[in-house]
Amino acid sequence: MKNKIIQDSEQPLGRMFSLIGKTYLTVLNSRLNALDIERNFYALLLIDQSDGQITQQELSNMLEIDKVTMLRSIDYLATNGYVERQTNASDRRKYSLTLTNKARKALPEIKKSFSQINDIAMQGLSETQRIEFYNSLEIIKTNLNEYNSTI
Amino acid sequence: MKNKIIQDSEQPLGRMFSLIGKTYLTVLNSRLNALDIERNFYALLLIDQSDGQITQQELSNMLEIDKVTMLRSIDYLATNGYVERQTNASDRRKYSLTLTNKARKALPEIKKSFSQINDIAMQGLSETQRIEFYNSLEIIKTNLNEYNSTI
DNA sequence: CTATTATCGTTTACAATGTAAACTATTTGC
DNA sequence: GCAAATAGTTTACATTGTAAACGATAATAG
Repeated sequence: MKNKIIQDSEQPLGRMFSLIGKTYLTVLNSRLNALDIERNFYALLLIDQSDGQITQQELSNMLEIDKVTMLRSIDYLATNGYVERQTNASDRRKYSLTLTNKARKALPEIKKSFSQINDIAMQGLSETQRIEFYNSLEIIKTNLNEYNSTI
Repeated sequence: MKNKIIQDSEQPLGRMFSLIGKTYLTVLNSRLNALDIERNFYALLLIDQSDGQITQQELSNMLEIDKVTMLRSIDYLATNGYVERQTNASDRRKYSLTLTNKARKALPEIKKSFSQINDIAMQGLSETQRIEFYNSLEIIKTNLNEYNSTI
């Protein structure tokens, strides 16, 4: 049904990447629709993996999103009871972000979903092909970021 | 400077794809900043490659975007003098989209930019690796689309 | 120690994009 | 001829990105 225009290697990669990313997030959200949040799942994982002292600024660096968007994400997660802002005693400009019990209970399912969707996406690719793909993707990301920082 | 978190294959692909897609479009736009438009370049190519009878609906199918967004894109291109809507004699609900001379003059540079940015992105990958990457990307896209249509 | 500068988080404002619903004008199918 | 479908439009609302400015606090220079 969908027109298969984007097969020639001269077609824009940018559109391809954006479309796949969007579909991935749609699938993830529907896979996790038992939860009462529908985005910012990965931020929860990063907060969990942190030492319990992670700040909004650090998180936005890791996720490569700006601090206003990060603020809105944390607001969203806090409003829905997944994250709490703890004032940082040593630097009162910062918050330390921590997960609530509700979030910790949801984590295993979130991790499983990431893993499963990665698996679904990679169906039909051998282990070697998957590794090659990740490597190439990383190279492409670095190439574009480097070129972008020169202009 | 940027934290390199997304290297483990269990990290979400979705975020990776979206970020790369965004950077690609930023680079493309800055590469083409001599033009007085800053988006919808690929739509121009598709209109050019069409038989001169392509409609907004067909274009939105090809680009996999909804018709409201397509409408806004064509408005943008028309306002800036790149595209004209010709009423279709055989079906007066439709428009046939055609390029203006201004757009035709800009096309070579646009095509060259796509090609060059693809090349920049793929730097360091062999021809075989590039082909493999495109193949894998196509498979991943299909996998996610198929799974998405079942849910 | 004090004055300047930088940082964290916030607010406000604006633009681009996605989605949904309803609408007009047509065309198609029965 | 009439009901249903289609192309394009309008309106409305939510998300996301960006930029600028601000308050509170911390770091640095002198």
